[in-house]
Amino acid sequence: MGFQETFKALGDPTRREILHILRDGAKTAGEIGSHFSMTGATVSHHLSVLREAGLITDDKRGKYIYYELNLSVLDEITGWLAGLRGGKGDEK
Amino acid sequence: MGFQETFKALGDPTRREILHILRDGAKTAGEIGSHFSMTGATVSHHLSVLREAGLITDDKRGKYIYYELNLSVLDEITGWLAGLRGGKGDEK
DNA sequence: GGGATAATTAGAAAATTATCTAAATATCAA
DNA sequence: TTGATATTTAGATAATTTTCTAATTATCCC
Repeated sequence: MGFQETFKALGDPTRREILHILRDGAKTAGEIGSHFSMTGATVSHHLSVLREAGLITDDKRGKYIYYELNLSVLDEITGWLAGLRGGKGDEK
Repeated sequence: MGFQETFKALGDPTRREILHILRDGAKTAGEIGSHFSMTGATVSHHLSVLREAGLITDDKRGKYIYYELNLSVLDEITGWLAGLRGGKGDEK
């Protein structure tokens, strides 16, 4: 996890849409996949990229795996973007 | 220009560093390039990706091209990220 | 146990991207 | 005009990424 993986994860439209789908609460891989026309394997891949980037967490319950947004990593990204504004300063 | 190009542009570490370098004001392509070990042609390519993404603007003055951050596009990105928080709502 | 369902992993093909070298364009200055 | 400097564009190659199909793992239920 780190900026690199997170920014890269956000660079794909399918992954951004997944995050949007998770906006209002946890969903299973299957529910998420039903929003797309690609195969479940491909969706699973995107979910793993998002998980490795720290943008979502997974929670296995029986046959299902529930995915949920992890907002704290979004804070870091937002913070980085905000840091671009500072101006002349030399803050990290 | 649109989210896709902008997020993708932010997904590369060299490009994020360029934005960071431009934090405290406009710089020429050469000044920017001197921070990296890659060729000027490669830096030029990254600058054009950033420009097409709306993240920087260019201003040619004589022999030099000055690049400068465009903060308004960063606002759009930050806004999109913020929209992920809303919760149960169905707002765009 | 055996079959059905949910999801992932493995491996490969196709598309995209980052980088390089070489060549081109534009400007400045003698 | 000629040469030097700043930067981009063109074309090629290597690396990465997206997506697929097929196979695997895990769980549930009869």
